Amino acid sequence: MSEAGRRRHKDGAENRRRILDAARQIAGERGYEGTSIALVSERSGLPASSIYWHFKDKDALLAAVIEESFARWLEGMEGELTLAGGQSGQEVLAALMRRTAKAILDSADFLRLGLMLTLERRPDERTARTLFLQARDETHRRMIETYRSLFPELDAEGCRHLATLTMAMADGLFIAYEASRDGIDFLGHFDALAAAVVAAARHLEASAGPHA
Amino acid sequence: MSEAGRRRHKDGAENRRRILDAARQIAGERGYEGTSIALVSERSGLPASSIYWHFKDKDALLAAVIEESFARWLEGMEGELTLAGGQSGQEVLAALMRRTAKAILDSADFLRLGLMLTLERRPDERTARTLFLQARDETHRRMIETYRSLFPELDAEGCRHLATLTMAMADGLFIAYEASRDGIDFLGHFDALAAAVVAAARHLEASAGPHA
Amino acid sequence: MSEAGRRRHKDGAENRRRILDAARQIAGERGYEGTSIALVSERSGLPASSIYWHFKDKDALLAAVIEESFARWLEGMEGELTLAGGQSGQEVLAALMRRTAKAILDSADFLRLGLMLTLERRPDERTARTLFLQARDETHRRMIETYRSLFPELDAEGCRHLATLTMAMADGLFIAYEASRDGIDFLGHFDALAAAVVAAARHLEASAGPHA
Amino acid sequence: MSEAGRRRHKDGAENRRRILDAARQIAGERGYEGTSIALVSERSGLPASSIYWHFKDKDALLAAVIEESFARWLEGMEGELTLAGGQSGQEVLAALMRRTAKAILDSADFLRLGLMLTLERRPDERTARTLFLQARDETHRRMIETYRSLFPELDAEGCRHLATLTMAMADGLFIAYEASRDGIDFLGHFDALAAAVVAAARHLEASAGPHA
DNA sequence: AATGAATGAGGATTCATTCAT
DNA sequence: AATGAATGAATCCTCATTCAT
Repeated sequence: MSEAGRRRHKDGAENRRRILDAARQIAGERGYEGTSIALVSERSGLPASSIYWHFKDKDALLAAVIEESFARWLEGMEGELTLAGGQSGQEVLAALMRRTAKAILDSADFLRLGLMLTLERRPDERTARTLFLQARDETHRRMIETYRSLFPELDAEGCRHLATLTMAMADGLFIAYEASRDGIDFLGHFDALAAAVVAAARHLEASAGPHA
Repeated sequence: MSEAGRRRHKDGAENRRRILDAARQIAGERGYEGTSIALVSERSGLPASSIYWHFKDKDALLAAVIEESFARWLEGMEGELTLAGGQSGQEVLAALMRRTAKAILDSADFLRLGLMLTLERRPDERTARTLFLQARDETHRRMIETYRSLFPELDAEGCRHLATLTMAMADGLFIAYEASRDGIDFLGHFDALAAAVVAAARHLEASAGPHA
Repeated sequence: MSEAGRRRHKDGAENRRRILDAARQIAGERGYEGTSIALVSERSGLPASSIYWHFKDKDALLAAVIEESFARWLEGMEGELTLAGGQSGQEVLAALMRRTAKAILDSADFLRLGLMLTLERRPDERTARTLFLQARDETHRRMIETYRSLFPELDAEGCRHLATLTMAMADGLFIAYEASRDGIDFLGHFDALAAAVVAAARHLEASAGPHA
Repeated sequence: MSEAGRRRHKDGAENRRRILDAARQIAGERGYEGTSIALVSERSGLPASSIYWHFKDKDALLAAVIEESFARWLEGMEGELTLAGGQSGQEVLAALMRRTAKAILDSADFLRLGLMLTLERRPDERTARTLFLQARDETHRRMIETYRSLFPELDAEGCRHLATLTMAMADGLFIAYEASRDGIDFLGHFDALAAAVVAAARHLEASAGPHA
């Protein structure tokens, strides 16, 4: 491959990156409809027609944003479990929550866009929304697994329940954080969240115990 | 005076209503940007130019939607306290949560729009967003008051904390509900929320106790 | 006539005045097209529909503005001749020019609108334009008369010529004044104009003399 | 490569031209506000959205019209001085005036638009107006230079004065011409203008002489 | 691998005007 | 003598997308 060839090739990937980055930022600020191709073009420094060379259409661009952001999210979360090995369940959970909070702040654009999409209810569903909900499901599933190993006394239904509550709480705290822009102690609230999860887990154990 | 004649003139308020209703529905489905005046015109049965007789511009229209929806929300919530008199704190809370859950489902359009707006981060903030955040604050304040009378042992800070967590949980569960469209037992989860709040309150009391 | 009746009647005329004043100002600032009924409504403090009670349509409103403004202009000019009696021709002319300059500044809105209309070339001529051109013609005719009595040696053609040049110069100086907003000594230039007219008159006399 | 194919792509500049030409004509007939994008689109044969590819907005379009027209005007005027070499001052001036008159008639659209803009007084000044006034200033400056070499006895102030009067007269005669559409001998009046300038110059010399 | 130019559809908003009261 | 409400047509401009190069 010639020097020029490699260059050109590299540019291809790099330009794709620039477009994705711009699109993620903008979509995280203004939602799907608010993300105009013209704005992405401006922010990425590439002409609008170049965006269409890399992505079929706006729908595909934003789907790619979700996919790519979710991959990053997973990377950010994967390290957690390894990092958290060899401690008491409660300690592990606390560490997990702390790192989750950080991952959320790192992926704030992604989450904002995803939640905006989640809240939409249009007849013609967007690919990006579908993908975000799948990503959400995947996260939910993983969280259930984690809880299963963390709270061996809990049954599958209990763990699912706990995971749902955890995600709800995380989403809700994120929204509170966005509502009061820096007026809230996001990380602190996540510590409380960890405590609440442990309490809820015990509650579930206790209530489930007799039935088992 | 002909029937049609009387219509023509007196309908100022009624047409305003129609426009607001259409706008609320649409905005609750598609967000601020997705709410085109043409769509509102179509759904309300009035020409676009008539919308501009009643509202200065799109911003004012959606601000009015938020204001009006919040007034309805408050109406729906006001009955609660009266209804809940003369029971144990836990019972009162459970009743409150159940009715809150119902109020949320009744105001789903409002909440969806409001949360979408909350998640936006555009330089030129929308009036509707500002109003929703104010409404949110007002609700938060009222919730703190309720908690103060419900958990007399808790201090102001604790109540504020509890209120924040409650709102976060409610928002989070609403999102989970929207994500899994009917795949979730929304009301059931709110029962769990009541229990969690009581548990958290006890936890706060316990941890705060020694300091007092 | 009842008190209320008189009041109402007076209001009628007064409101008409307000509308005309607002329209004259706005049209003098923004031209015919730039004068929207909504703006006139706002500036006059009366609803748009009231404007249509007093004037058939926009065309009639602006025609009325021209008519009314020209009447004022004539009033402002009429005094001049009287005032200027019993002096040498040159002195009379100088006085005339000075007062004309003042009249122009007093009717600046009128002149600006009129000249903008004069410069338009649209297929569907505006009534206001026609009226302004008539007013212009009338002024031209009067100026010729004045010159006939001021320069008895000049023939009709010469006076017409002189009047045309005078008007051109006045218009041109007005434009120069508008172009350099207060950066020009409008009144001073009119003194020069008077001198130029006298010079031109002598020139015409001299060149016409032999032929007569 | 098909004929149509080549057209499609290479026509950037040509289409820009068509748009500018259409805009100049229309704006010269109806002024800034009267120049609707739809009209320009129709007259240029290009869709409205294409106009926005070539020009940021209406303001930029009309600014470009002024810029471009002024460039043409300068071209038309540049030849004059060369052409007029080697004659008496009076002859040079007469030739200059005659050619100026022709240039004015050639740039009538430009002048009409420019003068209409000059007469406007809106809070949000149009770019086109600013540019026209700059062009006017530039012309004024050049005229002063010409007069300095033509009337060496006159001082700077006198030349400036003379240039101001000349421009005023030219503008005024143009307006008279527009007012009486072909009812006036425009070129003939410019001969008179030349004579008047010479007379005024002599007058200035004479009055300035004693002071020197 | 990219892009300048173009374009139809639709965006929000303002327009002059009407009409029932 | 006036006006609140309404409205169809037009306003400027942005949209996502295409296509020839």
